[in-house]
Amino acid sequence: MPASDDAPLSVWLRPEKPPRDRRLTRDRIVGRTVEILDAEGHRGLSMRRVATDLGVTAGSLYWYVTTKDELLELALDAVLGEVLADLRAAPAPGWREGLARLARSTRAMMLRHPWVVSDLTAQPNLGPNALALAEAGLAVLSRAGFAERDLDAALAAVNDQVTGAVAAEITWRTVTARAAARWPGEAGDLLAGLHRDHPRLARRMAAATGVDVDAECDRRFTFALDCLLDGLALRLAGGNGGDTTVGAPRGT
Amino acid sequence: MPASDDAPLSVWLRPEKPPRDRRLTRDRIVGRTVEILDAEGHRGLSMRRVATDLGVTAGSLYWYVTTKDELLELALDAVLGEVLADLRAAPAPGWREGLARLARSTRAMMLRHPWVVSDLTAQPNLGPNALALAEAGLAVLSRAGFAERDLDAALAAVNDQVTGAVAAEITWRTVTARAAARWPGEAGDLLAGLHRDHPRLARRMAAATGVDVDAECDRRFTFALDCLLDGLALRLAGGNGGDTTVGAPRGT
DNA sequence: ACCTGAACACCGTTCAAGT
DNA sequence: ACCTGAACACCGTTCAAGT
Repeated sequence: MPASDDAPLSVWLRPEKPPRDRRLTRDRIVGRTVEILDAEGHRGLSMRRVATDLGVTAGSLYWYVTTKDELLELALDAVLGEVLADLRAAPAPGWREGLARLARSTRAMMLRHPWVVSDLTAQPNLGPNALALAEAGLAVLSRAGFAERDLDAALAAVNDQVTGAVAAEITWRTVTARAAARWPGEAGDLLAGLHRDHPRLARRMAAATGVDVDAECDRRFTFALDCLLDGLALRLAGGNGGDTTVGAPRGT
Repeated sequence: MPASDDAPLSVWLRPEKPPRDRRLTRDRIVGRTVEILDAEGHRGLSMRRVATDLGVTAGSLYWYVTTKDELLELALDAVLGEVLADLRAAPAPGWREGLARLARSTRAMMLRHPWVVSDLTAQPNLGPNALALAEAGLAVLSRAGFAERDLDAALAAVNDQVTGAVAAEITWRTVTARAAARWPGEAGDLLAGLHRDHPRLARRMAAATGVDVDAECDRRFTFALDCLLDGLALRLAGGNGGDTTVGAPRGT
């Protein structure tokens, strides 16, 4: 007969103490955060969600992180590490190809983690990987012989072009994907008015809908990148730092 | 003596029926939304806040708008109208100056309404002002003689450069503003490690902290824009659409 | 040191019911 | 047609209390 009503019936009915390896870590929290963001975007991410995924209460996350924004900062720097790894895996033959690889690698990372775009435009971005990435970019430009005062402006130009382009690419991709699912009812009126009021835009949109989305995105991305790199090449060859007039180019 | 206990005591104690002009409109809702976003950012915006500001319940907004995202779409297009007004106020003398004005006007608008950056990277952006703006940009490039298939890519390049640059500018401005308030404790360690691990980045950051923030932001913005426009000029003059090699420039 | 459980002050959205 | 009031299912964050 039982000793008392609330004495334990058996060890097996009483859950084992949580083992050491089930404990939390910043890495484990950030890792799970990235996975949730990849799978469900910012809408799917909540402190409670991360916590329950890790078998823990929401409040316990605040032992490792003081705010949700901090968690996003950590997640951002984590995926920037992927770009850094790409860069270190392949040595850059010249400044132009070096910047192009940085741009392409960043774009690929952003398409793998579409949520970083909104993070990049709202976070301080001072993590170790972000700093290392900036240093690597500056090194490429510095070795190429760019003027000291143009180093950061040139790197920023490339980075800003990439983030802006990929941001537009992502929204374009999601819009076309959703529009294709429930065509043509909702967008029909818009297209009709478009031909009447904005003929050039209508023509361009018609030309873009037929072709392969991936190919079109690639084309626009490399077009903008090439334009920008050409402009930077002019500044390197002419040596007219700060002047807006175009000097004589000397190739790459 | 009173007729009954729940009969009205006096007209003056009974609130007048709400007048017609206190009723809601999409314009009034969007207008108040923009004001709140300007003053307090995305964090300060909630359906309840907009509603109470307009003297109304939160639920009533859903008669005019089916979701909060829709409200943000409307707010985005509203401020894009400011750029359109700028463009129409001053005629563009040439394609290069036309694009430059578009870029500068867009940047000024974004600095007035910093919240649009996160909107632009997360919203479909198919409003009437957005469409009119795109058509105007395409018209400028088309008249300049750009190849038909390059029209949208070239316009997108400029727009993406602007949004990327202003996004970086805004976060840079807010970080430096907050950092200056509680200097040097928190950022001291970061700067110390910076000199050791990332010398070039440390040198560039040191060069940027002394100078006027506005002037530095202007410099970087025009640097990137000039580079991009130079690259576009090459494509216009050489007629080598799609080729990445640099042709001979012929000025603006 | 690390985590729980419960609470606080919010959210967006829905929907019967009123006028 | 337009708005209220109340509810539903969530949020981020805090903090005593446990171990």
